Amino acid sequence: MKVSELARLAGVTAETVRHYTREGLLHPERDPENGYQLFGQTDLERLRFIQRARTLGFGVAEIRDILAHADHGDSPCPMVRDLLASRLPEIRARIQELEALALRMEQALDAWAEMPDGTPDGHSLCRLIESFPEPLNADHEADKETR
Amino acid sequence: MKVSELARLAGVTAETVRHYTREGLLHPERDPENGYQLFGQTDLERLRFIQRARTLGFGVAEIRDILAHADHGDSPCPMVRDLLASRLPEIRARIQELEALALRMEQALDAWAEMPDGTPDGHSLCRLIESFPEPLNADHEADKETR
DNA sequence: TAAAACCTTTGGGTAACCCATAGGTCAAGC
DNA sequence: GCTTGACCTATGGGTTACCCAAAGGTTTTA
Repeated sequence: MKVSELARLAGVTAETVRHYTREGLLHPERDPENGYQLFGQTDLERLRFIQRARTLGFGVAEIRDILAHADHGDSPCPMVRDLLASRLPEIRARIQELEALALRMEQALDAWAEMPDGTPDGHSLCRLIESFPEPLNADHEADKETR
Repeated sequence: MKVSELARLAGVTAETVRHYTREGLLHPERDPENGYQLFGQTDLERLRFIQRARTLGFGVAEIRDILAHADHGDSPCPMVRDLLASRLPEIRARIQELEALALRMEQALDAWAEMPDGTPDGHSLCRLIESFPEPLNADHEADKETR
Protein backbone atom coordinates (compact mmCIF):
# COMPACT_ATOMS: atom_id res chain seq x y z
CA MET A 1 0.00 0.00 0.00
CA LYS A 2 1.02 3.59 -0.49
CA VAL A 3 1.59 6.36 2.00
CA SER A 4 -1.95 7.68 2.17
CA GLU A 5 -3.55 4.31 2.60
CA LEU A 6 -1.24 3.38 5.45
CA ALA A 7 -1.90 6.75 7.03
CA ARG A 8 -5.65 6.30 6.72
CA LEU A 9 -5.55 2.83 8.25
CA ALA A 10 -3.66 4.12 11.23
CA GLY A 11 -5.53 7.38 11.59
CA VAL A 12 -2.60 9.71 11.02
CA THR A 13 -1.72 12.09 8.22
CA ALA A 14 0.39 11.10 5.24
CA GLU A 15 2.90 13.70 6.38
CA THR A 16 3.31 11.89 9.66
CA VAL A 17 4.01 8.63 7.88
CA ARG A 18 6.59 10.37 5.71
CA HIS A 19 8.07 11.91 8.81
CA TYR A 20 8.50 8.55 10.55
CA THR A 21 9.97 7.15 7.37
CA ARG A 22 12.46 10.00 7.11
CA GLU A 23 13.36 9.42 10.75
CA GLY A 24 14.05 5.75 10.10
CA LEU A 25 11.12 4.22 12.02
CA LEU A 26 9.53 2.75 8.91
CA HIS A 27 11.39 1.08 6.04
CA PRO A 28 9.15 0.95 2.99
CA GLU A 29 10.21 -0.57 -0.29
CA ARG A 30 10.22 1.49 -3.42
CA ASP A 31 8.22 0.82 -6.52
CA PRO A 32 10.98 0.71 -9.15
CA GLU A 33 8.48 2.03 -11.70
CA ASN A 34 7.71 5.35 -10.11
CA GLY A 35 9.67 5.63 -6.86
CA TYR A 36 6.56 5.47 -4.70
CA GLN A 37 6.96 4.14 -1.18
CA LEU A 38 5.31 0.76 -0.66
CA PHE A 39 4.28 -0.41 2.80
CA GLY A 40 3.13 -3.82 3.96
CA GLN A 41 1.07 -5.22 6.78
CA THR A 42 4.02 -5.24 9.17
CA ASP A 43 4.45 -1.54 8.58
CA LEU A 44 0.88 -1.01 9.73
CA GLU A 45 1.61 -2.98 12.88
CA ARG A 46 4.79 -1.01 13.34
CA LEU A 47 2.93 2.23 12.95
CA ARG A 48 0.37 1.19 15.54
CA PHE A 49 3.20 0.25 17.84
CA ILE A 50 4.68 3.70 17.31
CA GLN A 51 1.36 5.31 18.18
CA ARG A 52 1.07 3.39 21.41
CA ALA A 53 4.64 4.22 22.30
CA ARG A 54 3.95 7.91 21.60
CA THR A 55 0.96 7.90 23.94
CA LEU A 56 3.29 6.42 26.56
CA GLY A 57 5.49 9.47 26.21
CA PHE A 58 8.31 8.06 24.12
CA GLY A 59 10.02 10.35 21.67
CA VAL A 60 10.50 9.49 18.04
CA ALA A 61 14.24 8.96 18.46
CA GLU A 62 13.63 6.61 21.37
CA ILE A 63 11.10 4.63 19.41
CA ARG A 64 13.59 4.33 16.60
CA ASP A 65 16.07 2.78 19.03
CA ILE A 66 13.42 0.46 20.45
CA LEU A 67 12.48 -0.70 16.97
CA ALA A 68 16.11 -1.09 15.99
CA HIS A 69 16.68 -3.39 18.95
CA ALA A 70 13.66 -5.46 18.07
CA ASP A 71 14.72 -5.62 14.42
CA HIS A 72 18.12 -6.78 15.55
CA GLY A 73 16.51 -9.64 17.45
CA ASP A 74 17.00 -8.22 20.94
CA SER A 75 14.15 -7.60 23.33
CA PRO A 76 13.73 -3.87 23.78
CA CYS A 77 11.59 -4.35 26.90
CA PRO A 78 14.30 -3.66 29.47
CA MET A 79 15.09 -0.43 27.65
CA VAL A 80 11.42 0.43 27.59
CA ARG A 81 11.07 -0.15 31.30
CA ASP A 82 14.08 1.98 32.12
CA LEU A 83 12.87 4.81 29.94
CA LEU A 84 9.43 4.62 31.50
CA ALA A 85 10.83 4.59 35.01
CA SER A 86 13.08 7.57 34.41
CA ARG A 87 10.42 9.57 32.60
CA LEU A 88 7.66 9.10 35.13
CA PRO A 89 9.01 11.49 37.76
CA GLU A 90 9.49 14.14 35.08
CA ILE A 91 5.86 13.81 34.05
CA ARG A 92 4.77 14.08 37.66
CA ALA A 93 6.89 17.20 38.06
CA ARG A 94 5.41 18.67 34.90
CA ILE A 95 1.91 18.04 36.24
CA GLN A 96 2.82 19.84 39.44
CA GLU A 97 4.10 22.79 37.42
CA LEU A 98 0.94 22.98 35.38
CA GLU A 99 -1.26 22.74 38.44
CA ALA A 100 0.65 25.57 40.03
CA LEU A 101 0.22 27.51 36.81
CA ALA A 102 -3.51 26.87 36.69
CA LEU A 103 -3.76 27.96 40.29
CA ARG A 104 -1.93 31.21 39.57
CA MET A 105 -4.18 31.84 36.61
CA GLU A 106 -7.27 31.32 38.71
CA GLN A 107 -5.94 33.59 41.41
CA ALA A 108 -5.27 36.21 38.78
CA LEU A 109 -8.80 35.93 37.43
CA ASP A 110 -10.27 36.09 40.93
CA ALA A 111 -8.17 39.09 41.83
CA TRP A 112 -9.42 40.75 38.67
CA ALA A 113 -12.73 41.50 40.33
CA GLU A 114 -11.32 43.87 42.94
CA MET A 115 -8.77 45.44 40.71
CA PRO A 116 -9.10 48.57 38.67
CA ASP A 117 -7.69 48.21 35.21
CA GLY A 118 -6.96 51.84 34.58
CA THR A 119 -4.55 53.04 32.00
CA PRO A 120 -1.00 52.21 32.97
CA ASP A 121 0.72 55.20 34.51
CA GLY A 122 4.28 54.45 33.62
CA HIS A 123 4.86 52.66 36.89
CA SER A 124 2.32 49.97 36.39
CA LEU A 125 1.86 47.91 33.25
CA CYS A 126 -0.93 45.69 34.40
CA ARG A 127 -1.38 45.17 38.12
CA LEU A 128 -3.07 41.91 37.35
CA ILE A 129 0.31 40.56 36.41
CA GLU A 130 2.55 42.77 38.46
CA SER A 131 0.99 41.85 41.76
CA PHE A 132 2.05 38.25 41.28
CA PRO A 133 4.90 36.61 43.13
CA GLU A 134 8.19 36.72 41.32
CA PRO A 135 9.68 33.59 39.86
CA LEU A 136 11.39 31.82 42.71
CA ASN A 137 14.85 31.40 41.26
CA ALA A 138 15.44 35.04 40.42
CA ASP A 139 16.57 38.14 42.26
CA HIS A 140 19.27 36.77 44.44
CA GLU A 141 21.65 39.11 42.74
CA ALA A 142 19.19 41.94 42.93
CA ASP A 143 19.00 41.47 46.68
CA LYS A 144 22.71 41.98 46.90
CA GLU A 145 22.46 45.15 44.87
CA THR A 146 19.79 46.85 46.90
CA ARG A 147 21.28 46.04 50.26
CA MET B 1 23.65 48.87 32.31
CA LYS B 2 24.71 46.31 29.75
CA VAL B 3 23.15 43.04 28.78
CA SER B 4 24.87 40.83 31.31
CA GLU B 5 24.15 43.09 34.23
CA LEU B 6 20.48 43.31 33.43
CA ALA B 7 20.39 39.56 33.00
CA ARG B 8 22.09 39.02 36.34
CA LEU B 9 19.72 41.38 38.14
CA ALA B 10 16.73 39.52 36.77
CA GLY B 11 18.16 36.04 37.13
CA VAL B 12 18.11 35.10 33.47
CA THR B 13 20.85 34.51 30.93
CA ALA B 14 22.22 37.26 28.70
CA GLU B 15 20.98 35.25 25.76
CA THR B 16 17.45 35.49 27.07
CA VAL B 17 17.74 39.26 27.34
CA ARG B 18 19.04 39.42 23.78
CA HIS B 19 16.20 37.17 22.72
CA TYR B 20 13.55 39.43 24.24
CA THR B 21 15.26 42.40 22.67
CA ARG B 22 15.26 40.77 19.26
CA GLU B 23 11.59 39.94 19.73
CA GLY B 24 10.79 43.54 20.51
CA LEU B 25 9.93 43.22 24.21
CA LEU B 26 12.83 45.39 25.32
CA HIS B 27 14.05 48.55 23.62
CA PRO B 28 17.56 49.37 24.78
CA GLU B 29 19.48 52.40 23.63
CA ARG B 30 22.77 52.00 21.89
CA ASP B 31 26.07 53.35 23.09
CA PRO B 32 27.17 55.36 20.07
CA GLU B 33 30.78 54.62 20.98
CA ASN B 34 30.72 50.88 20.66
CA GLY B 35 27.22 49.82 19.71
CA TYR B 36 26.56 48.10 23.04
CA GLN B 37 22.98 47.84 24.20
CA LEU B 38 22.23 50.03 27.20
CA PHE B 39 19.33 49.24 29.52
CA GLY B 40 17.81 51.33 32.27
CA GLN B 41 15.82 50.75 35.42
CA THR B 42 12.55 50.56 33.54
CA ASP B 43 13.96 47.76 31.44
CA LEU B 44 14.61 45.83 34.61
CA GLU B 45 11.01 46.36 35.68
CA ARG B 46 9.88 45.38 32.23
CA LEU B 47 11.96 42.24 32.36
CA ARG B 48 10.49 41.28 35.74
CA PHE B 49 7.05 41.89 34.31
CA ILE B 50 7.92 39.57 31.45
CA GLN B 51 9.05 36.90 33.87
CA ARG B 52 5.81 37.07 35.83
CA ALA B 53 3.79 36.97 32.63
CA ARG B 54 5.77 33.91 31.47
CA THR B 55 5.00 32.06 34.71
CA LEU B 56 1.35 32.87 34.06
CA GLY B 57 1.60 31.00 30.79
CA PHE B 58 1.81 33.91 28.36
CA GLY B 59 3.88 33.47 25.23
CA VAL B 60 6.55 35.90 24.19
CA ALA B 61 4.47 37.24 21.29
CA GLU B 62 1.52 37.82 23.61
CA ILE B 63 3.67 39.67 26.09
CA ARG B 64 4.98 41.84 23.27
CA ASP B 65 1.39 42.79 22.46
CA ILE B 66 0.60 43.46 26.11
CA LEU B 67 3.64 45.70 26.44
CA ALA B 68 2.86 47.44 23.19
CA HIS B 69 -0.61 48.30 24.45
CA ALA B 70 0.79 49.63 27.69
CA ASP B 71 3.45 51.62 25.82
CA HIS B 72 0.72 53.06 23.69
CA GLY B 73 -1.11 54.25 26.77
CA ASP B 74 -3.89 51.67 26.74
CA SER B 75 -4.56 49.33 29.59
CA PRO B 76 -3.67 45.82 28.54
CA CYS B 77 -5.58 44.29 31.45
CA PRO B 78 -8.73 43.35 29.54
CA MET B 79 -6.54 41.57 27.01
CA VAL B 80 -4.70 39.84 29.81
CA ARG B 81 -7.91 38.65 31.38
CA ASP B 82 -9.24 37.30 28.10
CA LEU B 83 -6.01 35.48 27.37
CA LEU B 84 -5.98 34.02 30.85
CA ALA B 85 -9.58 32.91 30.61
CA SER B 86 -9.13 31.26 27.25
CA ARG B 87 -5.87 29.58 28.19
CA LEU B 88 -7.03 28.11 31.47
CA PRO B 89 -9.17 25.32 30.02
CA GLU B 90 -6.28 24.35 27.76
CA ILE B 91 -4.00 24.03 30.75
CA ARG B 92 -6.58 21.94 32.57
CA ALA B 93 -6.91 19.70 29.53
CA ARG B 94 -3.14 19.35 29.32
CA ILE B 95 -3.04 18.33 32.97
CA GLN B 96 -5.66 15.68 32.31
CA GLU B 97 -3.61 14.36 29.41
CA LEU B 98 -0.48 14.16 31.48
CA GLU B 99 -2.28 12.45 34.33
CA ALA B 100 -3.64 9.89 31.93
CA LEU B 101 -0.12 9.46 30.59
CA ALA B 102 1.35 8.97 34.05
CA LEU B 103 -1.36 6.45 34.79
CA ARG B 104 -0.57 4.50 31.62
CA MET B 105 3.10 4.54 32.46
CA GLU B 106 2.44 3.20 35.93
CA GLN B 107 0.18 0.52 34.56
CA ALA B 108 2.90 -0.44 32.13
CA LEU B 109 5.47 -0.68 34.90
CA ASP B 110 3.10 -2.71 37.08
CA ALA B 111 2.27 -5.04 34.23
CA TRP B 112 5.98 -5.49 33.69
CA ALA B 113 6.19 -7.79 36.68
CA GLU B 114 3.98 -10.51 35.20
CA MET B 115 5.19 -10.17 31.68
CA PRO B 116 7.94 -12.15 30.02
CA ASP B 117 10.22 -9.92 28.03
CA GLY B 118 11.42 -12.55 25.63
CA THR B 119 13.06 -11.79 22.37
CA PRO B 120 10.55 -10.42 19.90
CA ASP B 121 9.35 -13.12 17.56
CA GLY B 122 8.39 -11.07 14.58
CA HIS B 123 4.84 -10.70 15.79
CA SER B 124 5.62 -8.92 18.99
CA LEU B 125 7.97 -6.00 19.40
CA CYS B 126 7.49 -5.40 23.07
CA ARG B 127 4.29 -6.63 24.67
CA LEU B 128 4.75 -4.04 27.33
CA ILE B 129 3.81 -1.47 24.76
CA GLU B 130 1.72 -3.57 22.43
CA SER B 131 -0.77 -4.63 25.05
CA PHE B 132 -1.82 -1.03 25.61
CA PRO B 133 -5.04 0.40 24.36
CA GLU B 134 -4.83 2.09 21.01
CA PRO B 135 -5.06 5.83 20.70
CA LEU B 136 -8.74 6.68 20.81
CA ASN B 137 -9.08 8.69 17.63
CA ALA B 138 -7.57 6.15 15.27
CA ASP B 139 -8.75 3.08 13.42
CA HIS B 140 -12.16 4.18 12.32
CA GLU B 141 -11.03 3.65 8.78
CA ALA B 142 -9.43 0.36 9.71
CA ASP B 143 -12.78 -0.80 11.09
CA LYS B 144 -14.37 -0.13 7.77
CA GLU B 145 -11.70 -2.09 5.98
CA THR B 146 -11.99 -5.24 8.04
CA ARG B 147 -15.75 -5.44 7.93
C1' DT C 1 50.44 45.10 27.40
C1' DA C 2 48.38 40.83 27.30
C1' DA C 3 44.95 37.95 28.97
C1' DA C 4 40.27 37.59 30.72
C1' DA C 5 35.83 38.92 30.40
C1' DC C 6 32.43 41.01 27.79
C1' DC C 7 30.22 42.84 23.72
C1' DT C 8 28.39 42.31 18.73
C1' DT C 9 25.93 39.66 14.73
C1' DT C 10 25.03 35.48 12.22
C1' DG C 11 23.46 31.16 11.81
C1' DG C 12 22.19 26.55 13.37
C1' DG C 13 19.98 23.38 16.79
C1' DT C 14 16.01 21.64 19.68
C1' DA C 15 10.65 18.14 18.98
C1' DA C 16 7.30 16.47 16.17
C1' DC C 17 5.34 17.41 12.97
C1' DC C 18 2.55 20.84 9.33
C1' DC C 19 2.37 23.25 5.09
C1' DA C 20 3.62 25.22 0.51
C1' DT C 21 5.84 24.56 -3.79
C1' DA C 22 7.00 22.44 -8.08
C1' DG C 23 6.67 18.71 -10.73
C1' DG C 24 5.82 13.55 -11.84
C1' DT C 25 2.03 9.65 -11.87
C1' DC C 26 -2.29 7.43 -12.16
C1' DA C 27 -7.34 6.19 -12.66
C1' DA C 28 -11.49 7.73 -14.61
C1' DG C 29 -14.58 9.81 -17.64
C1' DC C 30 -15.59 12.03 -22.08
C1' DG D 1 -6.48 10.43 -26.37
C1' DC D 2 -6.84 13.79 -23.19
C1' DT D 3 -8.22 16.36 -19.28
C1' DT D 4 -9.26 16.43 -14.51
C1' DG D 5 -8.52 15.32 -9.89
C1' DA D 6 -6.34 12.71 -6.61
C1' DC D 7 -2.14 11.09 -5.44
C1' DC D 8 2.99 10.77 -5.32
C1' DT D 9 7.90 12.83 -4.86
C1' DA D 10 11.65 15.96 -2.65
C1' DT D 11 12.92 20.33 -0.71
C1' DG D 12 12.68 23.88 2.28
C1' DG D 13 10.54 26.87 5.69
C1' DG D 14 7.57 27.56 9.94
C1' DT D 15 6.23 26.53 14.74
C1' DT D 16 8.26 27.81 20.63
C1' DA D 17 11.58 29.91 23.61
C1' DC D 18 15.38 29.96 23.99
C1' DC D 19 20.75 27.80 23.85
C1' DC D 20 25.18 27.60 21.78
C1' DA D 21 29.22 28.29 18.67
C1' DA D 22 31.91 31.10 15.80
C1' DA D 23 34.38 35.20 14.49
C1' DG D 24 35.71 39.44 15.73
C1' DG D 25 35.62 44.07 18.31
C1' DT D 26 35.94 46.30 23.30
C1' DT D 27 36.81 46.94 28.07
C1' DT D 28 38.75 45.72 32.27
C1' DT D 29 42.27 43.96 35.02
C1' DA D 30 46.67 42.08 36.54
